[in-house]
Amino acid sequence: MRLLIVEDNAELSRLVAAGLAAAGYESDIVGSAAEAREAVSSVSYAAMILDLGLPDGDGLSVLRELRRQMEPLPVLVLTARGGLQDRVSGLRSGADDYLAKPFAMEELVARLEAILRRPGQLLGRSLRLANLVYDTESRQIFVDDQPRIISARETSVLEILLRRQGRVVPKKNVEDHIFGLEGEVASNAVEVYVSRLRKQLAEHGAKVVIHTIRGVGYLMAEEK
Amino acid sequence: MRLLIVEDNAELSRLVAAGLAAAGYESDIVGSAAEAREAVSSVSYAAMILDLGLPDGDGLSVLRELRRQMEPLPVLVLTARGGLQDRVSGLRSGADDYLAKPFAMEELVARLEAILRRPGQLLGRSLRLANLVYDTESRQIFVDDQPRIISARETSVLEILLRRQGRVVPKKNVEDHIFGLEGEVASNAVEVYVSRLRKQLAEHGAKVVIHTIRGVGYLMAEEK
DNA sequence: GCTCAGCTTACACGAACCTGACAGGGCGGG
DNA sequence: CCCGCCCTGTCAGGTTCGTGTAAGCTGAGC
Repeated sequence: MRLLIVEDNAELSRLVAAGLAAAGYESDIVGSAAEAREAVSSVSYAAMILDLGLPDGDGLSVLRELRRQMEPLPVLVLTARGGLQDRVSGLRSGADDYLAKPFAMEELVARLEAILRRPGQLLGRSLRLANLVYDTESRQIFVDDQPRIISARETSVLEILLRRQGRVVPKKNVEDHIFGLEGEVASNAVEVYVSRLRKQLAEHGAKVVIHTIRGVGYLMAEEK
Repeated sequence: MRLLIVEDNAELSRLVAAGLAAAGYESDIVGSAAEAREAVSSVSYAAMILDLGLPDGDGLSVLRELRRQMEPLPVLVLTARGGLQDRVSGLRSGADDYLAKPFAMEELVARLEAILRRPGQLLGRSLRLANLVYDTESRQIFVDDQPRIISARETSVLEILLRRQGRVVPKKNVEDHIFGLEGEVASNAVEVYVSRLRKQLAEHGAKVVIHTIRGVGYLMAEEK
């Protein structure tokens, strides 16, 4: 299985490649966004490990281009610090997972294998679960291919739950995703939007459920 | 996953505990070297965060004792004085990493997770037994790759039994792992949670069994 | 068959959560 | 420019569910 490492720090990229080799993966290394674009277009990689701090431009733009082209390549993003802003914009742009430096090789391999294992769920420009489809670009939702309209906030909640379908999303993450950095809210807003979203999804006949994990957060899954 | 914070400044320790809670770790707080010794000997912690400036003696001596007993507990040392001398003596005494005040919560968490992941069987990100998988980071369980929801307490029991699968876990250890130092429980709580956990696992189709070893504790193994 | 550890069910309490209602505000249509 | 509609965030009341305790039952071991 061949991977692409996009990282301008030569030492780090060699280290990562060595670690991946030990885990049984071959990998190619490029050091800039331009090379990354070229590599991706000419070789079929199993996944990409993408550093956001590139010399010749934003790694995120590489990612966005991929997604715009409906390229389902799994992408694991590396970033210098796990800031909320980076996380949010990274996930918005279509990253499958995130890893903040410094990290342990074991974790990189673990996360990489996690995204390799789940084929295409979180990827691409449209997310899907049962008969529910969400187009990340137009922020539209469809049930049985019929367009349905829900409000902006509800869409935000749906998006983050859908991106991590089958996994628990802590309530705090939902809150961050909805409100970004615009000052914290002082109420049960998340609960309210989850409630409204559930109602909407039910009315529209979406065959999905949002489970509550008490004291933790929510989990979205296919119904029954 | 349960951590021990050894720190005499109450405000700081609360802050750290809150930050760790946000990152998904439970923690107990003690304020002196004596309490630290006691806590470590009675509870099985995943790691210790140790302040060197303690009222009743040097934190380093606690660390040295641990290491003399070949205790593999990962230790992250905090100190006000970021001098080289401290750093050296700290690492010499067996600290796994070192953080000078003032520090950012993000960095503490990152370093903590780095040392948690280092070696050893206890530290993997996901534990597996038969068709049962437990993700230590999100505290989620999966049966046949399907997410299953169980309560926080049941998860705690599952975690310690899974970490020591195939070995007998004394009931006292389970109790300590669930309740930490938050005042002992005066009932058969452990039995109740084991019972509930067994029921849940059966309902969810997990092919594992929890054997009872009378007068000692429990043992988790693959079914049949 | 007796004893005691462990199992299971029941219950009470409180925290976490849900949801209907409402007021403020933005935006588009008239 | 004004009106009305819907989105938004907050609150309050009601509800659910996890938790810890207790009590009665089961079964292992002597």
